[in-house]
Amino acid sequence: MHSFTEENYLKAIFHLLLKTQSATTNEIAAATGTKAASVTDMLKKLAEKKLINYARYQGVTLTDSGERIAVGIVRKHRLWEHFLVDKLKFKWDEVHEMAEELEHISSTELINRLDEFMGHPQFDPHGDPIPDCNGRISNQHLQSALHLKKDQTGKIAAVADHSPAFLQYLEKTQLTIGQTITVTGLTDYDMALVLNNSQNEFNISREVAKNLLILV
Amino acid sequence: MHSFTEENYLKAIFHLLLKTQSATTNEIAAATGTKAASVTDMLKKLAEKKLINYARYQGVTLTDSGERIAVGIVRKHRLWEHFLVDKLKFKWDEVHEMAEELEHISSTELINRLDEFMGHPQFDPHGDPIPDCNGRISNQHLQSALHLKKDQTGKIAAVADHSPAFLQYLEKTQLTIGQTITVTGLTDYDMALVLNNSQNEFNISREVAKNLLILV
DNA sequence: TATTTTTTTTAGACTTGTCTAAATTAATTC
DNA sequence: GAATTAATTTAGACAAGTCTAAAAAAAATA
Repeated sequence: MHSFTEENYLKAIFHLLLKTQSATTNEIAAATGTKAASVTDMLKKLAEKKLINYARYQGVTLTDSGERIAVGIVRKHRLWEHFLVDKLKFKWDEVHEMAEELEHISSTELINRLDEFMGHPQFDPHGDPIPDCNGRISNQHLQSALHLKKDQTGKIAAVADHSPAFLQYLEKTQLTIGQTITVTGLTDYDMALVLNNSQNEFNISREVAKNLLILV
Repeated sequence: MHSFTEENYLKAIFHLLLKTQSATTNEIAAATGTKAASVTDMLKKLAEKKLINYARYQGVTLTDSGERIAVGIVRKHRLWEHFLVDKLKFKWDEVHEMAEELEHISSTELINRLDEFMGHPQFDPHGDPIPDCNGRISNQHLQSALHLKKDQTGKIAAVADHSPAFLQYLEKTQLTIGQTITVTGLTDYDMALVLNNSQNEFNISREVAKNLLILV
């Protein structure tokens, strides 16, 4: 099939296109932890294989088959993360690295059985949607907590920052997926959000709020 | 840690030493699907890292740390095979290739959790013992069905050939792990073994018998 | 628009693991 | 024990993926 490395590039391009509508050489280098020169080489190779559309100096997009592969990797990543948390009882901040390896296990039959074993979960532990076996991804229209209006209530549905530090912070402050919160105001001093989670009231920084994705 | 490739060499050497008491360049080449020249290169590298004892033209043995790594890979392979069969309902002839990939997932915490999730199984689907988290491997003294005496009874405990063809044959003839069999004689024509499995009587070739491992 | 800065690409080199072909060592046979 | 055969190693090359440094193109700025 495709190499581990090719899969990682396709995945990185997929995520970049989703987040910023563009995928440039430098962005891809940053995302894959390589240098721009290496990226250029790989882009030529992926274009050769018709997995990306590439014209030099122009950035890239995925072809249909490139996107199919990328979504397959994302599906595997998220299903394995779900497995690790739901079945093996890892915490949500512990699973990323393992899933980075597991997502390259090639068998699609394996991943489909795993999906079935877990009852076809819709979302991974960070609230990201799990593509189905045909590559379809459900789209919830979430918004950053930063954009909630005063007295607006919503449910924490996903997080935009997957770093262990952020996830541990959320865990500690009970800002976990499924929790319902209400914005009761802003602090004068630093415009931090004042939240109410039905038990008590507390503040979160604008940076934290930005990375909390809310289903209104 | 160690590369995928290094791990495969160590595993191959481990299995060869177990089976034939020796691991020569050509044997390793055959086991890893490479050429002798490539093996020599890798042996130098593994010796450099003190994972094997190597003197040229002399074959190799594993050092303690080499063996520790090899046993770790075997543990992962067998636990994943157990998972695939026990939890994901794959057949015992379908899991080898997937386990060949899964055995290289690096996290030992993951494999220990998987072990616990499955209730610390002792044997994999082919009857091979699963090393514990300290690398200890239980040793049942099995013997090939070929060496059973007339009227001797035993229980099928493992198989020496893991090929899908062999496993499917056993499945079809109900010669699966746990079955109790009795040797009631030999055919005059080709010395095939006449077996009785408490329900009916049938013959198996000496080749098949050789690969059936029995707990007497 | 001309110049500077940034981004991207090219050129050439390195590493890992592989190969073939040739040379060397060990084992076998006469 | 000498000659042949088999096994192993060396030498040199290649592919994948990476790098640094330099060149080229695009974008930003004056």
